[in-house]
Amino acid sequence: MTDPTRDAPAPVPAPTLSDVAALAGVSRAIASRALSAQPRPVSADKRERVLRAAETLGFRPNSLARGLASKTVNLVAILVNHIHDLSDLDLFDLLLAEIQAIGKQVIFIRVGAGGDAESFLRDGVAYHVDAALVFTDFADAASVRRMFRNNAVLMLNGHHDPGAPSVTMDEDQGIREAVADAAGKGVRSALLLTGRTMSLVEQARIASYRAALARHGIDLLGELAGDYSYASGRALADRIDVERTGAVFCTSDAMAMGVLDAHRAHFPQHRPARFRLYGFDNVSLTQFDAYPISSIGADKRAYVAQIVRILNGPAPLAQNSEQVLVPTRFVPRLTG
Amino acid sequence: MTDPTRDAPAPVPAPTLSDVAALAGVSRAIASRALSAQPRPVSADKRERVLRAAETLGFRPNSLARGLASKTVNLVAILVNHIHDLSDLDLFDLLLAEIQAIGKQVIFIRVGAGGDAESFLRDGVAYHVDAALVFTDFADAASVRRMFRNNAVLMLNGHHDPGAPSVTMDEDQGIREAVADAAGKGVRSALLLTGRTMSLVEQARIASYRAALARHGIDLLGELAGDYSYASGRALADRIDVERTGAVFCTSDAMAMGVLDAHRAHFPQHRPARFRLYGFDNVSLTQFDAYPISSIGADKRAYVAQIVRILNGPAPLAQNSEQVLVPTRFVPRLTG
DNA sequence: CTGTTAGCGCATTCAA
DNA sequence: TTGAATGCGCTAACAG
Repeated sequence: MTDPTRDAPAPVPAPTLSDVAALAGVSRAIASRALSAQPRPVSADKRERVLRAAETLGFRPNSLARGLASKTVNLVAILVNHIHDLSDLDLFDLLLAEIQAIGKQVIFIRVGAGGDAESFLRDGVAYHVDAALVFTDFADAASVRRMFRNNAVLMLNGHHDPGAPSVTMDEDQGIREAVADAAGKGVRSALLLTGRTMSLVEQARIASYRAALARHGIDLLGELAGDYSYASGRALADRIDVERTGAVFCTSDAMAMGVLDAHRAHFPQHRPARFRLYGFDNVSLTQFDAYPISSIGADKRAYVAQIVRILNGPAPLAQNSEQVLVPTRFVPRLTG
Repeated sequence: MTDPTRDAPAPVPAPTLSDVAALAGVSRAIASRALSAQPRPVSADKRERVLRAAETLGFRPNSLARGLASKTVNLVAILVNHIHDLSDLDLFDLLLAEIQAIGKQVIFIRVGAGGDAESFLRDGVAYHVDAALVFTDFADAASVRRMFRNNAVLMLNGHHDPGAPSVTMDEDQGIREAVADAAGKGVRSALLLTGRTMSLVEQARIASYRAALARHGIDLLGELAGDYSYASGRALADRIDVERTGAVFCTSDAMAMGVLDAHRAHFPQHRPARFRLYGFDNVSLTQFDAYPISSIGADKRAYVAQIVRILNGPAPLAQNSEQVLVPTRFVPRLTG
């Protein structure tokens, strides 16, 4: 009746390092060293006792306390604009799995377009992460570095900053292959559907397309600005002059899907009747029968492997500044 | 030349609460209270001085230290099996945005099928989160509670545990509507394509379909077990007896897309020629022209709003045990 | 309302 | 190698 613990399920305090040390009959310092990941001077005898004590007590180090003392928390931040593009599904699940596989946990930060991201970020645990993976392009490297305690930033948004390492998809390569494919099939004129043209990555893509088209003597009829979405592709498709256009290149698969649907309506086929169509990103949805869109993309596993390698490397991320390029390639399907 | 700081960019230590207190001419306790989110007794005068001092120093509280002392870190964990279903895109972007909007950061945990999740979890910062949102069904409520320091678990995986609050989609409602729709259109026989049948949620769905079909006198020709994926729907579609089957109900939109593609091949239309087709989840992709699949789903905003309301509520999650039901409804499109 | 004191749990000096 | 002592930065309890 007057049981002070009421019906609460026995809030037994978790064992701390002191408990382990006491049970093992050593000082806390010894216990700390014995349980450290790095090699620390401890006699084999005592190390053994400590480990056994920790085991029997079910001891778990408090990662907050460890972080406070050692400035490392086995935590990684992933900064994104948002996660609602089709290509995100293919990437983040894999990335998450691989990062966890090296023993780190992931804190996801959605920067969004508006964003007083910096203030939000610095007030939270995310400020103390061991590394930040930057996919968003809403901030330059310098300000991103400012958002984290230790400058350990990995740029994955296409920005090459001398102060930070990066892994970038070599999109130019895939674009050249795709345009060469079109040229080989007799295409003489083309239209380009783009995404957010303020993005540096997008600007680089556009430049690659222009150069490749020019090289093959393909006439660039125009550039229409969309926003990567299916809806924008669907809408812009009205402005395609099917009489004159040999190929439509889109900087996202979703836009290409919109274009396909707009022009398939008149011809019940799985590709546009009058022009060739190329997407971008090689999302897994292009494996669905209804959208057999020729695309451009990198091997996601290779891309993620590079990221994890750098994360897990011996060199502190903050001192590292290697610029890795992952190749992309053209992936032919029915529409190309 | 012998500058001890070398060329390092001036590693000025971040100002701490002590610095702020000193500059403001008050004790650290006062500074702490003045900067606290909760109302704490401080004279207006000193509060003002503290805030000004913090401002001029550019002070940011160290969330690790705060967490260590106060046992609360403004951090939420999201536990998922994985994030590669189409329906995930619609949900997690919104959820992430809304959780950040209430000032909390999100740590994503991918449990996966294998999973010594518990050990991984407890060794990281995630163990100390204020709340865990559980989407995975690879663990029951009791063991999930054990995975977090404070028992603050919100079940979102369809499991109703008396010890934890939950937000669940009332799938039965939408299923009844969908089946009624079919019955109204003269359907007399149906086939059910299911996902992972070990899942409790899936079992409940199947039961709902059986009951609804029986109620309308629709003959259930069989149940085929898939895995929610497009590929499984595509494969199982071969086993549909188009002569006898009035409708095919799938427990995911992706499977329905596979079925549609398998049977559209023979009839160049945007729906199967011989039977009606119903999906599940109402993913945004069903708004693409090629997959106008009638579906069942909840209002994502309402669903997320309930989650955030509970997270942000005054009642400690660990003491809360409300069971919220969010309605689903039938969403008619071309195939239904 | 205020300041002092004592932790939170761990890692790391330093002297032995 | 060891252990005592100190500090990471902050919040909470206490006495005033």
